[in-house]
Amino acid sequence: MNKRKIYPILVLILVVAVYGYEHFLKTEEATIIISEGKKTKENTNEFFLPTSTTGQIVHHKGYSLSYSEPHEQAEWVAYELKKSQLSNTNFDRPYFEIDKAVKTGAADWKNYKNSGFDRGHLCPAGDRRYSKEAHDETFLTSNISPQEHNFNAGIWNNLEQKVRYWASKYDGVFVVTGGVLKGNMETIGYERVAVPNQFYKVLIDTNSGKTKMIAFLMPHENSNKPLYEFVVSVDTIETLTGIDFFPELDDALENKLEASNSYKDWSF
DNA sequence: CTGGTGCGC
DNA sequence: GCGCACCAG
Repeated sequence: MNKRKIYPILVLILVVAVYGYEHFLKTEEATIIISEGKKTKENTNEFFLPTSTTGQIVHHKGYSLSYSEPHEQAEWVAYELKKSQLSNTNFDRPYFEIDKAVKTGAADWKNYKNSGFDRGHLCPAGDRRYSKEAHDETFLTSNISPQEHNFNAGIWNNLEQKVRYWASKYDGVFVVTGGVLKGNMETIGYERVAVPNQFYKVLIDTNSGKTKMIAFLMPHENSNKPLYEFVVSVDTIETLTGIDFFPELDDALENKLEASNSYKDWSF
Protein backbone atom coordinates (compact mmCIF):
# COMPACT_ATOMS: atom_id res chain seq x y z
CA MET A 1 0.00 0.00 0.00
CA ASN A 2 1.45 3.37 -0.97
CA LYS A 3 1.45 6.56 1.10
CA ARG A 4 -1.38 8.16 -0.85
CA LYS A 5 -3.72 5.38 0.24
CA ILE A 6 -2.57 4.96 3.83
CA TYR A 7 -2.66 8.61 4.99
CA PRO A 8 -6.45 9.05 4.71
CA ILE A 9 -6.90 5.82 6.64
CA LEU A 10 -4.56 6.99 9.42
CA VAL A 11 -6.39 10.32 9.62
CA LEU A 12 -9.72 8.53 9.85
CA ILE A 13 -8.46 6.33 12.68
CA LEU A 14 -7.19 9.39 14.53
CA VAL A 15 -10.48 11.24 14.15
CA VAL A 16 -12.49 8.25 15.32
CA ALA A 17 -10.17 7.74 18.29
CA VAL A 18 -10.38 11.39 19.40
CA TYR A 19 -14.14 11.49 18.93
CA GLY A 20 -14.52 8.25 20.79
CA TYR A 21 -12.42 9.51 23.69
CA GLU A 22 -14.38 12.78 23.93
CA HIS A 23 -17.61 10.83 23.79
CA PHE A 24 -16.32 8.55 26.55
CA LEU A 25 -15.51 11.54 28.77
CA LYS A 26 -18.91 13.14 28.22
CA THR A 27 -20.70 9.87 28.81
CA GLU A 28 -18.85 9.34 32.05
CA GLU A 29 -19.60 12.84 33.28
CA ALA A 30 -23.24 12.52 32.35
CA THR A 31 -23.44 9.28 34.26
CA ILE A 32 -22.10 10.96 37.36
CA ILE A 33 -24.63 13.76 37.16
CA ILE A 34 -27.56 11.49 36.41
CA SER A 35 -26.54 9.13 39.18
CA GLU A 36 -27.28 11.85 41.69
CA GLY A 37 -30.93 11.63 40.82
CA LYS A 38 -33.33 14.42 40.12
CA LYS A 39 -32.28 17.72 41.56
CA THR A 40 -34.73 20.39 42.48
CA LYS A 41 -34.47 23.68 44.28
CA GLU A 42 -35.88 21.87 47.28
CA ASN A 43 -32.82 19.64 47.27
CA THR A 44 -30.32 21.44 49.47
CA ASN A 45 -27.39 19.88 47.67
CA GLU A 46 -28.19 22.03 44.68
CA PHE A 47 -29.91 24.88 46.40
CA PHE A 48 -26.90 25.86 48.43
CA LEU A 49 -24.17 25.48 45.85
CA PRO A 50 -21.95 28.58 45.73
CA THR A 51 -21.07 30.32 42.50
CA SER A 52 -17.98 29.19 40.63
CA THR A 53 -15.26 31.69 39.75
CA THR A 54 -13.63 29.11 37.49
CA GLY A 55 -16.57 27.84 35.44
CA GLN A 56 -15.92 24.22 36.25
CA ILE A 57 -18.36 22.67 38.66
CA VAL A 58 -18.21 18.91 39.11
CA HIS A 59 -20.87 16.85 40.83
CA HIS A 60 -20.13 13.66 42.66
CA LYS A 61 -22.60 11.59 44.58
CA GLY A 62 -21.41 12.72 47.99
CA TYR A 63 -20.26 16.26 47.23
CA SER A 64 -19.89 18.89 44.54
CA LEU A 65 -16.85 21.03 43.80
CA SER A 66 -15.57 23.93 41.74
CA TYR A 67 -12.15 23.15 40.32
CA SER A 68 -9.46 25.78 39.78
CA GLU A 69 -7.10 24.48 37.13
CA PRO A 70 -4.35 27.09 37.78
CA HIS A 71 -4.21 26.04 41.42
CA GLU A 72 -4.78 22.32 40.73
CA GLN A 73 -7.40 22.03 43.46
CA ALA A 74 -10.98 22.94 44.25
CA GLU A 75 -11.84 26.52 45.17
CA TRP A 76 -14.74 25.03 47.12
CA VAL A 77 -16.21 21.67 47.98
CA ALA A 78 -19.85 21.62 49.08
CA TYR A 79 -22.01 18.92 50.60
CA GLU A 80 -24.75 18.35 53.09
CA LEU A 81 -23.85 16.41 56.19
CA LYS A 82 -27.09 14.86 57.38
CA LYS A 83 -27.50 13.61 60.88
CA SER A 84 -28.46 10.21 59.47
CA GLN A 85 -25.10 10.06 57.63
CA LEU A 86 -23.02 10.24 60.79
CA SER A 87 -21.33 6.91 61.27
CA ASN A 88 -18.36 5.33 62.99
CA THR A 89 -17.80 2.62 60.41
CA ASN A 90 -14.12 2.10 59.76
CA PHE A 91 -13.26 1.66 56.12
CA ASP A 92 -9.68 1.12 54.96
CA ARG A 93 -8.18 4.21 53.39
CA PRO A 94 -8.00 3.63 49.63
CA TYR A 95 -5.36 5.13 47.33
CA PHE A 96 -5.98 8.61 46.03
CA GLU A 97 -7.14 8.75 42.42
CA ILE A 98 -7.08 11.50 39.84
CA ASP A 99 -10.63 12.78 39.43
CA LYS A 100 -11.54 11.94 35.83
CA ALA A 101 -14.65 14.12 36.01
CA VAL A 102 -12.44 17.23 36.00
CA LYS A 103 -12.20 17.96 32.28
CA THR A 104 -9.02 20.04 32.52
CA GLY A 105 -7.31 17.22 34.38
CA ALA A 106 -7.26 17.04 38.15
CA ALA A 107 -3.98 16.99 40.01
CA ASP A 108 -1.84 13.88 40.23
CA TRP A 109 -1.48 12.68 43.83
CA LYS A 110 2.25 12.27 43.12
CA ASN A 111 2.56 16.06 43.42
CA TYR A 112 2.08 15.57 47.15
CA LYS A 113 4.60 12.77 47.55
CA ASN A 114 7.55 13.84 49.68
CA SER A 115 6.27 17.41 49.55
CA GLY A 116 6.11 17.60 53.31
CA PHE A 117 2.39 18.41 53.07
CA ASP A 118 -0.62 16.28 53.90
CA ARG A 119 -3.23 15.46 51.29
CA GLY A 120 -5.84 17.31 53.28
CA HIS A 121 -9.41 16.34 52.58
CA LEU A 122 -11.85 19.18 51.88
CA CYS A 123 -14.90 16.95 52.19
CA PRO A 124 -13.55 14.89 55.11
CA ALA A 125 -13.52 11.11 54.85
CA GLY A 126 -14.97 11.25 58.35
CA ASP A 127 -18.12 12.92 57.00
CA ARG A 128 -18.73 10.16 54.43
CA ARG A 129 -18.63 7.03 56.55
CA TYR A 130 -22.20 5.99 55.71
CA SER A 131 -21.01 3.81 52.82
CA LYS A 132 -17.75 2.51 51.40
CA GLU A 133 -18.61 4.12 48.09
CA ALA A 134 -19.12 7.55 49.64
CA HIS A 135 -15.98 7.18 51.75
CA ASP A 136 -13.82 6.13 48.77
CA GLU A 137 -15.19 8.99 46.71
CA THR A 138 -13.55 11.49 49.04
CA PHE A 139 -10.16 10.10 47.97
CA LEU A 140 -10.23 11.91 44.64
CA THR A 141 -7.49 14.46 44.01
CA SER A 142 -10.11 17.13 43.31
CA ASN A 143 -11.08 16.89 46.98
CA ILE A 144 -7.67 17.57 48.52
CA SER A 145 -5.47 20.53 49.24
CA PRO A 146 -1.89 20.66 50.54
CA GLN A 147 -2.00 21.12 54.29
CA GLU A 148 0.62 21.19 57.00
CA HIS A 149 0.24 18.09 59.10
CA ASN A 150 0.08 20.00 62.38
CA PHE A 151 -2.72 22.13 60.98
CA ASN A 152 -4.65 19.26 59.41
CA ALA A 153 -4.40 17.02 62.44
CA GLY A 154 -4.74 19.98 64.79
CA ILE A 155 -7.16 22.86 64.71
CA TRP A 156 -8.57 21.96 61.28
CA ASN A 157 -9.38 18.50 62.58
CA ASN A 158 -11.00 20.12 65.63
CA LEU A 159 -13.19 22.19 63.34
CA GLU A 160 -14.19 19.15 61.28
CA GLN A 161 -15.19 17.33 64.44
CA LYS A 162 -17.19 20.36 65.55
CA VAL A 163 -19.05 20.25 62.24
CA ARG A 164 -20.00 16.64 62.93
CA TYR A 165 -21.14 17.65 66.39
CA TRP A 166 -23.33 20.37 64.89
CA ALA A 167 -24.69 18.01 62.25
CA SER A 168 -25.85 15.80 65.09
CA LYS A 169 -27.15 18.61 67.28
CA TYR A 170 -28.93 20.57 64.53
CA ASP A 171 -30.16 17.65 62.42
CA GLY A 172 -27.71 18.24 59.59
CA VAL A 173 -25.69 21.15 58.23
CA PHE A 174 -24.67 22.23 54.75
CA VAL A 175 -20.90 22.71 54.44
CA VAL A 176 -18.73 24.65 52.01
CA THR A 177 -14.98 24.50 52.47
CA GLY A 178 -11.74 25.27 50.67
CA GLY A 179 -8.46 27.10 50.64
CA VAL A 180 -8.24 30.80 49.82
CA LEU A 181 -6.62 30.70 46.37
CA LYS A 182 -5.28 34.24 46.31
CA GLY A 183 -1.98 36.05 46.62
CA ASN A 184 1.47 34.52 46.62
CA MET A 185 1.39 30.84 47.32
CA GLU A 186 4.04 28.17 47.56
CA THR A 187 3.53 25.34 45.08
CA ILE A 188 4.31 21.63 45.25
CA GLY A 189 5.00 18.96 42.66
CA TYR A 190 5.44 18.96 38.91
CA GLU A 191 1.97 20.41 38.41
CA ARG A 192 2.63 23.22 40.88
CA VAL A 193 -0.28 22.60 43.22
CA ALA A 194 -0.80 25.81 45.19
CA VAL A 195 -0.48 25.77 48.97
CA PRO A 196 -3.19 28.08 50.36
CA ASN A 197 -2.20 30.53 53.08
CA GLN A 198 -5.69 30.39 54.58
CA PHE A 199 -8.55 27.90 54.71
CA TYR A 200 -12.22 28.63 55.22
CA LYS A 201 -15.38 26.77 56.12
CA VAL A 202 -18.91 28.14 55.75
CA LEU A 203 -21.92 26.42 57.32
CA ILE A 204 -25.65 26.91 56.99
CA ASP A 205 -28.33 25.23 59.06
CA THR A 206 -31.92 25.25 57.91
CA ASN A 207 -33.18 22.25 59.84
CA SER A 208 -33.41 23.44 63.42
CA GLY A 209 -35.75 26.40 63.44
CA LYS A 210 -34.55 29.65 61.97
CA THR A 211 -31.84 29.58 59.34
CA LYS A 212 -28.39 30.35 60.67
CA MET A 213 -24.88 30.62 59.26
CA ILE A 214 -21.36 30.61 60.59
CA ALA A 215 -18.03 31.02 58.83
CA PHE A 216 -14.45 30.30 59.83
CA LEU A 217 -11.26 31.69 58.36
CA MET A 218 -8.02 30.13 59.54
CA PRO A 219 -4.39 30.88 58.78
CA HIS A 220 -2.63 27.78 57.45
CA GLU A 221 -0.93 26.98 60.73
CA ASN A 222 -1.89 25.10 63.82
CA SER A 223 -3.24 26.98 66.78
CA ASN A 224 -4.29 26.34 70.34
CA LYS A 225 -6.86 29.12 70.25
CA PRO A 226 -10.53 28.22 70.68
CA LEU A 227 -12.43 27.72 67.43
CA TYR A 228 -14.71 30.72 67.92
CA GLU A 229 -11.70 33.00 67.66
CA PHE A 230 -11.69 32.23 63.92
CA VAL A 231 -15.31 33.13 63.23
CA VAL A 232 -15.79 35.80 60.56
CA SER A 233 -18.78 36.94 58.53
CA VAL A 234 -19.60 35.10 55.31
CA ASP A 235 -19.17 38.48 53.59
CA THR A 236 -15.53 38.50 54.68
CA ILE A 237 -14.89 35.21 52.91
CA GLU A 238 -16.84 36.29 49.84
CA THR A 239 -14.70 39.40 49.55
CA LEU A 240 -11.52 37.36 49.95
CA THR A 241 -12.42 34.63 47.48
CA GLY A 242 -14.87 36.23 45.04
CA ILE A 243 -17.29 33.36 45.70
CA ASP A 244 -21.00 34.04 46.31
CA PHE A 245 -21.99 31.42 48.85
CA PHE A 246 -25.77 31.22 49.03
CA PRO A 247 -27.05 33.00 45.93
CA GLU A 248 -30.40 31.20 45.94
CA LEU A 249 -31.27 32.36 49.41
CA ASP A 250 -33.84 35.13 49.78
CA ASP A 251 -31.81 38.32 49.31
CA ALA A 252 -32.90 40.06 52.49
CA LEU A 253 -32.14 36.99 54.58
CA GLU A 254 -28.87 36.36 52.75
CA ASN A 255 -27.67 39.92 53.28
CA LYS A 256 -28.52 39.85 56.95
CA LEU A 257 -26.99 36.46 57.75
CA GLU A 258 -23.85 36.92 55.67
CA ALA A 259 -23.00 40.25 57.28
CA SER A 260 -22.99 38.80 60.77
CA ASN A 261 -19.91 37.51 62.53
CA SER A 262 -21.87 36.44 65.58
CA TYR A 263 -21.65 32.86 66.78
CA LYS A 264 -24.29 33.09 69.50
CA ASP A 265 -26.63 30.66 67.70
CA TRP A 266 -23.96 27.97 67.46
CA SER A 267 -23.13 25.82 70.44
CA PHE A 268 -19.40 25.31 71.05
C1' DC B 1 -9.47 11.41 64.63
C1' DT B 2 -6.08 13.70 60.94
C1' DG B 3 -2.29 11.96 58.16
C1' DG B 4 2.82 10.01 56.69
C1' DT B 5 6.88 6.51 55.10
C1' DG B 6 9.18 2.09 54.13
C1' DC B 7 9.30 -2.69 52.61
C1' DG B 8 8.25 -6.90 50.14
C1' DC B 9 5.84 -9.06 46.50
C1' DG C 1 0.54 -1.20 42.24
C1' DC C 2 -1.04 -3.22 46.43
C1' DG C 3 -1.06 -4.79 51.26
C1' DC C 4 0.86 -4.22 55.52
C1' DA C 5 3.62 -2.60 59.51
C1' DC C 6 4.81 1.22 61.92
C1' DC C 7 5.07 6.36 63.08
C1' DA C 8 3.35 11.45 64.35
C1' DG C 9 0.24 15.37 66.06
